[in-house]
This record gives sequence, C-alpha cells and structure tokens, in this order.
Amino acid sequence: MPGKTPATSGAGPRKRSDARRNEQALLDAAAAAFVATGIDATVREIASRAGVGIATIYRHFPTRADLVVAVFRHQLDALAAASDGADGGTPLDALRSWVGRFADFLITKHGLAEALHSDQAGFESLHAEFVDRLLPVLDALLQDCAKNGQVREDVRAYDLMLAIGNLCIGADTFPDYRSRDMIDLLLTGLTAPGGH
Amino acid sequence: MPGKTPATSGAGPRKRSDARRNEQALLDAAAAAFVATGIDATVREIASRAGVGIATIYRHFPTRADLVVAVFRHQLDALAAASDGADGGTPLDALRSWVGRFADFLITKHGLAEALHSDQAGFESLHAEFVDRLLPVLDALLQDCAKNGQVREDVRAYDLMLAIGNLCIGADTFPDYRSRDMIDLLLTGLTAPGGH
DNA sequence: TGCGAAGCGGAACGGTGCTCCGTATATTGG
DNA sequence: CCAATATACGGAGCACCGTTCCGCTTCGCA
Repeated sequence: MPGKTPATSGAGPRKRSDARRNEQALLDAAAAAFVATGIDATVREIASRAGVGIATIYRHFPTRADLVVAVFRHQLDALAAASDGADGGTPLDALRSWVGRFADFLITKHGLAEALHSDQAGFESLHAEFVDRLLPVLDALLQDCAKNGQVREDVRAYDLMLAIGNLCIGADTFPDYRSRDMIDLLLTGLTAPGGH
Repeated sequence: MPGKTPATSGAGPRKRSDARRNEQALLDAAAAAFVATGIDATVREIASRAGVGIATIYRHFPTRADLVVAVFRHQLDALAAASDGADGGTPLDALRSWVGRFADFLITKHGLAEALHSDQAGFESLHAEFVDRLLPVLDALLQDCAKNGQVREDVRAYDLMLAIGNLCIGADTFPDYRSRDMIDLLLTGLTAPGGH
C-alpha cells in the first residue's frame, strides 16, 4: 500500500524550513489547480503553480494520487465531524442531511467522484482514505435509524457509501443528469419495508 | 462530434477487400483484448492482436473510443431487443429483469461502466450511443409500469439509466461492493409511493 | 564560518493516443 | 494479361502523461 502521506506520520525529525514551506505551497497549489482544472490537473501544472520543480512533488508525496488524498484529508475530517449537527431532527433526518453534504462535497470537486471509483493505478489510497474516515460516520447514522425502525436493516453501510459516491459521477459531465434526485430515490428505497 | 463510425454510414463506395478484412479483424481483436485486458487495452495491443499496424486502426475508426463503440454496438442492439421477452410477468417484472440484464452487461465488460461515465476525452460518443439505443427501451418499460401505477411518475428514464450505470462502477475493482443490491435498492425506491 | 546533509530543479525515461509519409497492393481500363 | 492509379498499409515519430535520476543549492548546526 502506497499511503504514508507525510501529514499522516507523527512528527519525525523536523524537516528543513524550505521543505515545510514547499509542502504547504504544494498543498495550496494543488487545491487551486483541482478547482480550476479538475482532479486530473497535471503534476506540471501543480508544480508550476507552487513555484517549485516537479521532483519536489515526489519528495513530499509518493505519488500524484497521494497528493490528492492529502489535499482532501482535512475536508474529509470536516465532513466526518458534520454528522453531529443532528439538531433536533429524527435519525433519518440526520442521515439525509449528512448524505446531502457528502454528495455536495463530491459533486463540487470536479472529477473527485470519478477518481474515487476509478480503477486507475494509485487511487486505491484515495478510496481507502474515504472509507476509513467516512464509513464509521455513515454506519453510526444508519444504526441510529435502524434502532428507530426507520430503515431496513439488510443494507450495509459500505455498499451505501459507494453507491452514493457512484451516483454523483457525471454530475458535471452530463448537465442533464440529476444525481441528487437519484440519491433521494436510493434513500427512499432504504426506508421502504422491503425485507430480504 | 467524433462519431461517424464506418459501420454507421450506409454503404458508400465499396472499400477494398483487404480494408474490409482488416476492419473485421480489428473488431474481433478489440473484443478479445477488452475481455482479456479490459476496456483500457492499448491501441498497440489491439493492433498487434489483429496483425495490423497502428495506423490501420485510425484509418477505420476516428479514435480509440469509436472503436470501443463499434465493438459494443451490436451487443447493445441485443440488449435493446431483450426487453420484449416480458413473458407473462407484470410490467414491473419486465423492468426488473431488463435492468438486471443491463447491469450484467456493464459489469461483465471490465471497465465499461467506468468508461461510460468518465469525463475522459472521446467517450462522449460511447455515452451517446448508449443513450440512443437504450433510453427508448427503458423509457417504454418505465411507462408501462407507470400505467399500472407500479412506479412513481416523477422519475426520468434518463436519470434512472445513468444511475443504474453508475451503480455498476467498481463492481470488479472493489470485490466487497455489491452493486446489484444497490440497484435493487434504487428500484425499491422507484416503487415507493413517495411523491415529490 | 565552514561543512555535511537535506532539499532542490529540470532533463530524461517509459508509457500513452494519434499522425505522417514512403511503400505495397487491390482494382480496373486497355 | 498487364500496366497505371487510387487506396490502404506499417511503423517511426510527436506531444503529453506520471515518475526517476543526478548534479547543484541551501539550510542548520558546531
């Protein structure tokens, strides 16, 4: 497994100041490039935006995909934390609103959903990161609903998470496709009594 | 638009015999390569399997994506025709069974679902071909169900088709993902009364 | 202030899809 | 049956991708 992004490892021997500066510049530049060009911005564009050489990317991130992971890591944390905002509604309301935020997140970052489930080399770590951070959240929301009998219990959180992510694909490639409607439809199916 | 695959255009001035032979060899070789390697088999592999040069591919198909379209075209026809086999069941049964065949088709061809909804250049024609051939079929099935009041009427066939296709993504990249369960869940949502 | 180690830039490599051009061959008029 | 010509061919070459290599620069500490 490629993983092992710098940000992950606890404080090792402190890095040189220029190295720390460049790493942050790369994260900022990559975020900007992903917004402007999409997730598939080239490493040359990112390096150029950051004002560093190409090799500097690879000194800080094992691979292009790991840079993508690093850029979205803290946004992923925010998304994971956003499940607590279940202010007053039913567990099902909480689930619905969090799923909505999840979808917004994926749709807003052009190409993220596509990359997440792509079979292209290197993106397994992106997938793994999403699963690690978000699956527990979705699972908890789902179990709350199940306790209240609001959803059927034969649906696995993992399947649901990938399905929702998949439904976001194409949202900005095909303007006529209404991904959020389809996510609603999926959630409707979740609340139906239909047994095994 | 790139389209304009040779097979589409009606009989123009008859081509040379070796040209016809090579075109068929390319279609066969590509089909074999897609099974063995996946949709992302390289043009060099396909040319090599067909025993022709690389340029010969581009003499017959404007782009690699158009070759993919051509390979799946007749299989698409078979799939479109498969909707008539609604032997005795309800319209909803017919819908379910056809959707099942659609999903099998996408999942079996490794990488097809991914390519279908990818934003990568050139695959718009693949998307268009699927929509042209299959959307009318799905729409008819859906309207039959609606006549019987078996499905809600506020769901567009186009959205449903893309959604089902999307749910197939990752079926062979992530072995734990049960795409068919999620398609069932979506269809369950479709049969629920929930209005707008 | 000097010096080793850590970090750097950009040329270079192997891999794509696609194009160009000199060569070979199928077809057809004599 | 044989030339002459349009048509088709093969593979080297191009531009672009992610990634690696290596000689040079800069940081940080004694």
